[in-house]
Amino acid sequence: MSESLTGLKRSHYCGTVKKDLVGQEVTLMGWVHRRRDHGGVIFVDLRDREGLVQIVFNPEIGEELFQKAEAVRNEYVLAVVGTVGLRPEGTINPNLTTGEIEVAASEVRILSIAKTPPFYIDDEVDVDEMIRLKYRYLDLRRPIMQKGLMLRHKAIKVIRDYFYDNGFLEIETPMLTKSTPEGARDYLVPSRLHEGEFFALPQSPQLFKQLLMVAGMDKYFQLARCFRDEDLRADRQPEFTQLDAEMSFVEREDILTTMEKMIAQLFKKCLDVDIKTPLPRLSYQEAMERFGVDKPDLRFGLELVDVAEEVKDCQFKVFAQVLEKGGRVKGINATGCAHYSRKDLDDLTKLVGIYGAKGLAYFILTEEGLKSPIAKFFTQEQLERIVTRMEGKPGDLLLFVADEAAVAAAALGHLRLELGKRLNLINEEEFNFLWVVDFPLLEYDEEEKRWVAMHHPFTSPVEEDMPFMETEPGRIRAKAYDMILNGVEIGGGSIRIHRRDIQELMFKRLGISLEDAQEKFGFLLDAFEYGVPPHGGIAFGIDRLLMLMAGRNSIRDVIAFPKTQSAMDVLTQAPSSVASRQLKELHIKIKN
RNA sequence: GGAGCUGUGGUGUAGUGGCCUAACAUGCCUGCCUGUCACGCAGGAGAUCGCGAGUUCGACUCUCGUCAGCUCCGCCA
Repeated sequence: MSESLTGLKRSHYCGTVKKDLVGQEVTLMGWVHRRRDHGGVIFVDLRDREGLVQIVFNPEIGEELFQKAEAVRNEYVLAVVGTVGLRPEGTINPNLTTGEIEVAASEVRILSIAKTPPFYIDDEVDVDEMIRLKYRYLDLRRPIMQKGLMLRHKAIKVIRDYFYDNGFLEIETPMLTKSTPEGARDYLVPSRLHEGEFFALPQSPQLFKQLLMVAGMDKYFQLARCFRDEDLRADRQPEFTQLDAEMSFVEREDILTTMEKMIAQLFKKCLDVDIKTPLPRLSYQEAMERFGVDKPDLRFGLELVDVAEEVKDCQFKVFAQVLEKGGRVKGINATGCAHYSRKDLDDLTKLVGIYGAKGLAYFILTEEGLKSPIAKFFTQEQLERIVTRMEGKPGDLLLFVADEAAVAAAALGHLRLELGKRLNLINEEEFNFLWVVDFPLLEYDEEEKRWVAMHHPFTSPVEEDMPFMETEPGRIRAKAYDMILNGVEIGGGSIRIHRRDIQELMFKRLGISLEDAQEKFGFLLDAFEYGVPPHGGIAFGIDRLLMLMAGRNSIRDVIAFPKTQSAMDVLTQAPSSVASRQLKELHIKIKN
């Protein structure tokens, strides 16, 4: 049934056959996108990665060829030889880039027949994602998926070119490496030659790139596959690709400048979008105050407002008690939402509940005045001051959360995002970048009852904050920075500690003894005794960046073969059990 | 570890206790058709309603459990 390719060579991609080829003979290879059989004349849309072109089979071409065209079905793979011709008057298809021409077939070979696909190969089709993943090779035939992977290819090329042009060396680091404490759960690989011992797949090339700086490589970058055995999200896969970079003899601004230029070039060359540099910089503290999150989406307003001053003397116990305990009372003006129903308000209350808020207070502002179940706890003057502070006007809905600072911020921060969506305030075409800087060096882990590094233990503190190391560790700022795009963290990094005394202080503060540090990170500390350049770097999440560039909602749409939310590959059925012989070689026994 | 949403011919959906012998669209098969491009027309095949248990005279429909997918919380230095 299938015919040989022998003697045929593709002359053009289907999608590139244009008017300038009229009169020429072309040889095309591709998949049958659709067949339209008019009895006397048959049209076949032939598809390859560059697009569609219409093939015409006229009866005059001979019985054998015509019968072949009749037998063709969707997704058959064909080789077609034919002559490019202008379409007859009135049959031009403006929806097709190749719509002005068609190819009159003179020879066709059915290179491969195909079963009817489980879903139609088309951008419009909205198919269950598991079916898409099971038949990923069919899903990837859809033009939108092909565009995504082609964009990814181009982006990676532009990134490489940028780093090559700016004196960076591309260096590979090991995939089989040492499990280190702190951070995400490791994927472990058992060692056959060393019974009971394990490699870990890298969570990032962090320590290796610092060693490369000690080695004098000066500037390094790598497109590195990274692995973290944590639960998945729309923007998190257990294996993902980082653009990892590190530079020696630099300060924070050198890195930010180098990286934002790279991003600007990336967007210009891939999307023809101009990104204005330098990007705005926002301190962590200001981001949390104004937006409630450390990765604010600045495409719209609806900023958080602190109303502690206005409510501190009120009779509403919830607010008063929270303030007494050092918590925060903050609000957000849901502009024009005074008409929200009981159900709308319930939904929003449920939303803030996810982030730990115990309730959501509201003031409805109408022409007739202020309506609120808690209005009776405030004097008229207090109410007016709150409304003024919130810039409320008739038609608005004022929403308040009172809680400890972190809860109030998270609840209102996510409420803000929900309102931004509901009120249609987000311009989907916009690419809004910023740097968030001056992250705290440490945060207190309630479970472990100790201070932990917010970024990682090798992040340099801001020198002037060093005196707080013993007294107020939470106040120390780190020389760390994140790049944010449309409310998504696309990259983060820091200036590293390169002084042994500060590194020792850091370990001490984290409750890691020098012996422990030596055992876990000894190779790095040893290296640091042989002359370390001041250095720093950054890593970008390539999948997230591509997701945003392609305008998709999940990184799965820009990864060729992603995992499901339960970290399985439904196409290959991985993970799977292995032969007992394999386990034996690895000295591993399965319980049960 | 937890919460929510979803699961019905190949695909996407409708179906809120008997009207279901399960509907619609599309796809598929057969036939007709010489200018379509989501071609058209006529006919046909195709579903134990995710799985298991329960309630009921009767379950696609209600209850419980379970599995899978998605979204989120925790987690992700």
